[in-house]
Order: sequence, then structure tokens, then C-alpha cells
Amino acid sequence: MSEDPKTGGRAPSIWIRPERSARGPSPVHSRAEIAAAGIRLADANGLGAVTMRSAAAVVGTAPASLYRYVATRDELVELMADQVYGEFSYAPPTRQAVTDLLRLAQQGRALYQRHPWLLDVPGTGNLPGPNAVAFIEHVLAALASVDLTGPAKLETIGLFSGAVRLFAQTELAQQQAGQDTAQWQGSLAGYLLRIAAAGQHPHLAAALADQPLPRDGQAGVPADEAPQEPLFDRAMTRILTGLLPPAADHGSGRARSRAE
Amino acid sequence: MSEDPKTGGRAPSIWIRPERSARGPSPVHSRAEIAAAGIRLADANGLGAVTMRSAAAVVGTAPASLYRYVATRDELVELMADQVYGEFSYAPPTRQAVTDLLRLAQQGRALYQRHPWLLDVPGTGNLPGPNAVAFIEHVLAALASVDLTGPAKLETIGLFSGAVRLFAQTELAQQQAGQDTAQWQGSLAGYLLRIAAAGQHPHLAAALADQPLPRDGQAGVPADEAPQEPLFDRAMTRILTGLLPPAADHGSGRARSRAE
DNA sequence: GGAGAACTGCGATCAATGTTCGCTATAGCA
DNA sequence: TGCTATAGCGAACATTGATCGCAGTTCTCC
Repeated sequence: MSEDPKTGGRAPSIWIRPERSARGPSPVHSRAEIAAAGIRLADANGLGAVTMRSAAAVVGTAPASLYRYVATRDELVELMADQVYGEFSYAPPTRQAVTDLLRLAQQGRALYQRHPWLLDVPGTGNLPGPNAVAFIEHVLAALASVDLTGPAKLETIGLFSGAVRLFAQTELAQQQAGQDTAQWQGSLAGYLLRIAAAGQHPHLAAALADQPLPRDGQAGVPADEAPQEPLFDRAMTRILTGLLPPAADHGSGRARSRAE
Repeated sequence: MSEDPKTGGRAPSIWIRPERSARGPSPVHSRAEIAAAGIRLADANGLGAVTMRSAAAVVGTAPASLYRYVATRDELVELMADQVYGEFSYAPPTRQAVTDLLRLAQQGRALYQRHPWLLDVPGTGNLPGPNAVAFIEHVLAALASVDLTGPAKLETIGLFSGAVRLFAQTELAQQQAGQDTAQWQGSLAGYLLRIAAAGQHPHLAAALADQPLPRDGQAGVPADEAPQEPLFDRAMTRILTGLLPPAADHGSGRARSRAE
């Protein structure tokens, strides 16, 4: 989303640039190593903790040296994102698009759980790295039997990824709010309740009065994961069946876009 | 780390803090004015163009003075976001949840079109401002006849908003890529085609070979809005019908989805 | 009406961060 | 054996968010 009005002679994406050239001394480090360092920092303290200086410190080099591997900090983040995309493991596709996509969605969800900072990485505007391309390839494989044009499939992939991201975001937000700091929970609840009490928002008041806290008990054991899983699956399945054309698979020739 | 467990002792959100106190000279400016300045900057050059200095310059004051109105830059962005949420206009709800929500989604889409930087504003983690609360209230009104618990409705609102955001994001990305800079389009296309040509990604190759440009055939006239609209409506309707329980309206039993 | 408190505007300034420049050492190529 | 392109990096610069303290202003309370 970074705006660059001029962009005269733009440096090519990091995925086009070769990692190193033949001449000169061998680099001590690598893109993968630097990306791993950034990932460690981001996993621990969020994307904001990834600075050129901190990343350089983890790698064990000087800040300026990172620019031999990466043209800009955003490229570092690109590297990090694509590296974690490599954590997908792809099973051979069945013939059921929804089944395969749901499997991928579950992995995506786990990925966001493991690397929450991924939500802060803008997904658009950059070229997809090799692991992202591999992901696209496998989603296309899952969509093989679906009656959509090529471009429509690519757009569907965007929506699919966005949906996974959206669910992960919602899930992370609420589990972070509910578990990490009760004060934030209380802050939001109190805030909304006060607004509701003012009388100007009857529907809000009703919604809040309905069932304030179906969640926490008195025990410290957080049973957060288990009941969430089928909800994710069910919701994602609904989204997917809505996103894809009805799976009438009796190959009747020409593929058509669902629009027009 | 524990500070003051009582009284919500955290630095209170800007929505809790009063805009001004009784004592002291009358402020020359206001939150709304500063937010408007930020919005103008962001509309013109993206969210990155909104710095304390630039915003202060637009308002006509010194950078340090802004901190009399806003505790941090993020609060400025909060103000901006809530101010544009005020651009919604709410029609009296029909009894059709999907219809009403679709209307709201269309407005949201237009909002993102008018203020693309809104996509860069993190939606979670902050208290909703007054206009966001008004939006929630109206979505709840649209959901009045829907068979969901209060908390479930609130969660549905999150998903609904996220879906609108997701569609807007996809739409903006592709219209920006397709129209603004042909070089980026060519860059992505060439990049993917080169990967496809390598032979390791057959499905990608097939998708790219399918139908490169299903767009308009007439040159010159950019008919970009019109053909997009029904697609948005149809897709959003599908998402909504998937998100909501089937609209058995008069309290018949438990609603179920057909997919299992 | 006067004193003090609380607040506003803001110049000056600090710290953090992304990024660049230039120097030296190094490794492949002719 | 030079030539050249590159790696590592110390030093420094520009931008930006944020703070401090001072002077002027307005309200409250006696």
C-alpha cells in the first residue's frame, strides 16, 4: 500500500533479483537466514520489533550489511512472509474442491496462529514469492474440477486467502482480548455497556444484555481451542460453498465465469 | 507491569477522554478539524502521508500542538477512521436482513473506494468510536429478526465488516493494478508467465493460458464501475446468506445449513 | 476582584529508525 | 597479476513520533 508517485527507475522485486552474483566475496549470510531472524523477532514481539538493527543483531552483523541482501525493510518482511508460507504441507488433492480447500484453510489458520504478525503484512501490491506461488499452484489444483475460468480462479484464490485471513484475525483478536488482558475485555464491555445504558442504542443494549459472557468460568483452565475448531470448519465450509459455483461436475464443456 | 487494576487506569481511549476540559483557554482547533486534515492528506497521498508535522501544517499549527488533542498518532488515525464511518447514511430497516446488510455493504464498498487508506487502518484492538458504534447499532437493527444470540450477532458483525473490507481490498487492488500502472500489471503477468513456463506449475500455466483479459472490448471508454456492481452484490449476497442462519422468520426451530 | 489552578500553543529537542556513503577487504575473471 | 564487482560495515543523515518546559489564557473559588 505504500504510495510512490514517481517510481521512475524502480528496482525489481526481490523475487526477480538474483540472490547473489558470481563476482565478489561469498556472502556470509543468506536471505533465508535473515528472514529467519526476522521471523524469530516477529514471533516473539510482533512485526514492530523487526527493525534493521534488531534483525542485524540477531543475525550477528551490522545494520548496513543487511542492505546487501535486502533493498528495504519491506523486502525483509516479504522474505519473512514467504518463508512462513513454506510451512504449508500439501496433501494430494481429492476430487472435492471444498474438502481440499478446507484442509488448506485449516493450515492457514494454524499458520496465522503461529505467526500472528502475518496479519500485519499487507498481502497485496507485491509479487508473490516462490512459496506463495506454490500455494497458489496447490489451490489451483484443488480447483481443478471447478467450473471457473482461469482468471476467475485466481480471483477466487484471493477471496479464499482473504477469508482465511479474516477468520484468523477475528479469532486472534477475540482470544487475545479474552485471555491476555482482562482489563481490555472489561474496558470494551464497560464502554459498550455505558453507551447502551445511555438509551440511544437499543439494539446494542439488547445484544449485550442477551448473554454477556458465555465464555470464562472460574477455573484457570482455558478450554479455548477445542470448541472453536468445528466452528471454523463449518463457517469456512459455508463460505466456500458460497464462493464456488455449485459443484455440478458433469463436465459440460466450456468453463464460464460466475459473473455475467 | 500491573499498574492500577481499578478505574480502568490505562491511558484511556480517546473515546473515553473528554475532548476538552472547562478550565484553560478555548482550544483553537478541534478533534474533528484535525481528523479532517488527516483525512484530506490520506485521501490525497495515502495513510503514510499523514504525519504529525504534515497534519499540523494543514491545520495551521505546530506539530507539538496536536498532542493537545491527540495522545498519539494512532489516535489521530482512529479519529480519521471514525469520522469517515460517519459518512454512512442509514435507511429505515426492512424486515429482510440480507437486503439491509447488502445496502450497508454497498455503502461500505463506496466508503473504501473514497478512502482507500481505510484498508490500512487496523480495525481491531481499539474501542469503536461513536460512528462505529452507530454502525454497529444499525447492523444490529438489520439483524433484529435473525435467530442469533447477542454475542453471536456481534461476532457476525465482525465477519460482515471483514467481508466488506475483503471485497473492497480485492477490488481496489485489481483496479489499481489494471488501470493505474500498466507496468505493474505487466510485471506480475510476466513474472507469473515465466514461472508457468518453467513447467513446475501446470495448474498456474493452465489458469494463465485460459483467458487473459475478459474485460471490455471497446477501447478508450473505461466502463469500470458498472459491470463490477452486480458482481459485488451477488457475491456479497452469497456470503451473507452463508453467514446468517436461514431466514426462517417466525421462530420455527433451529436453523440449519444444508452443507455438512 | 484577585489569586491560583488548569489548560493551550509551541519552540526546542530527544530517541528511534530506515537508509546512504564511502572505505577496505575479498574473490572470480581476463 | 591486475581489474572489477561485490561483501562487510562504521559513520552519518533525514524523517518522524514524542517530550519538556515556558509563556499566555481562562475558569473557579474565595
